[in-house]
Amino acid sequence: MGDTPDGTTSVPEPSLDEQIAVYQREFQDLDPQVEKVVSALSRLNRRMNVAYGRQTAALGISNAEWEVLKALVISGAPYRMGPSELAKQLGLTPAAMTHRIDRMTAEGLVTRERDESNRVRVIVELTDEGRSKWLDAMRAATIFEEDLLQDLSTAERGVLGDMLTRLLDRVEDLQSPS
Amino acid sequence: MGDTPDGTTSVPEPSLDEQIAVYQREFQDLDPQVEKVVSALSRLNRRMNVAYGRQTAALGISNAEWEVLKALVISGAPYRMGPSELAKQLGLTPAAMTHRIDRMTAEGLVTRERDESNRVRVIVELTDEGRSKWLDAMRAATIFEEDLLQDLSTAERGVLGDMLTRLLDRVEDLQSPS
DNA sequence: ACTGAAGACTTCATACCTAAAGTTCGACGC
DNA sequence: GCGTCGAACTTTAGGTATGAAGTCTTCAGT
Repeated sequence: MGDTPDGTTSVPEPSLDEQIAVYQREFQDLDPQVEKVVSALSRLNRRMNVAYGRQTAALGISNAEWEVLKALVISGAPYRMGPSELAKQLGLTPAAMTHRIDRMTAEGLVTRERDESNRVRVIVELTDEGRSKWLDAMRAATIFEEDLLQDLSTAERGVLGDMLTRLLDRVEDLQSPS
Repeated sequence: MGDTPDGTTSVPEPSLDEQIAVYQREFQDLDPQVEKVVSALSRLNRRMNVAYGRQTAALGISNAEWEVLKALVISGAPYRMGPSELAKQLGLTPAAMTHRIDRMTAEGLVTRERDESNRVRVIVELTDEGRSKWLDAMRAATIFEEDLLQDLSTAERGVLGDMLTRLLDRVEDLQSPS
């Protein structure tokens, strides 16, 4: 029907609703309402990560490095954490954390030193430059985020935040059924 | 104060609200409502990917392979696509797509052949085994997804889907300002 | 037809992640 | 005190991604 002359069909990318319609044909038991929520979540996150990646690249750091800066700032002054603590929060293996800290130390974003009171431990600390990069990235991010939510009223933002928080609580229950 | 005896402080992971409270101290211009939405989105997606990863691993495929199967099924019968088309939808480089198709071909999930009508093109086609794996993964995924949304009423699910779709439209506008 | 430009995929070099083994230090029992 | 266990981090090996260069096919101009 609406195909292009050659075989490519040019597929710019199927819209969410088109995608769900096909899924329903292929898989009868599908709840389209549920599928819409999870597919939108997944797509949205991919796009947002692309956007963040562009912003951090413009500042000369990677998205991965920004995650580390964020975790350190969130820990509060004096902005110090151990590698394994960082790894846990970022969902990385300790090995990956070691390498990432290597790179960030070389770039002057953090320092690494042994804890003198317990020499098994290592302390990663944010440098002034690291804090400054975090601030720059944060400024860019908040502009983007405000722009992203522009079409939602204050009330809607509140409702959305609540619902997402509830989903988050739920998924944490499912994963650690204490 | 509330610290554990040793130095670890055990940081199970800061709650969303704790995290935002620190952010506000460190960065005055932050809108906590906006931050709550984007942080919840990000965390939620990470958890969901972990859950999907467990399920697909149990079926003997990776999350990455499942993404390819999904794209092929969504394209509709006869479940054929070109590598670059797939790469675009999955957000990969063509090179990564080549390797992924290599692996999946070796595992019997898809076949790869040259398009005889245009010998520059390659056609990736879902095998019966690939379709069967997709179905298995889909069954597991829908159970998880239904479980995840369990606490939301039908009306809430609809509202959530609408809001996420609007955000998705917005982010697509921001990225391709046609 | 022949040549050059553009497109589709692959290959190569490099980067970063995971899993598992290795190293070093601190804690506990004898 | 001394030896063993366990914890925290690092190192190594292997897999999968990216970016750039290479190969092959098609299309358009002459």
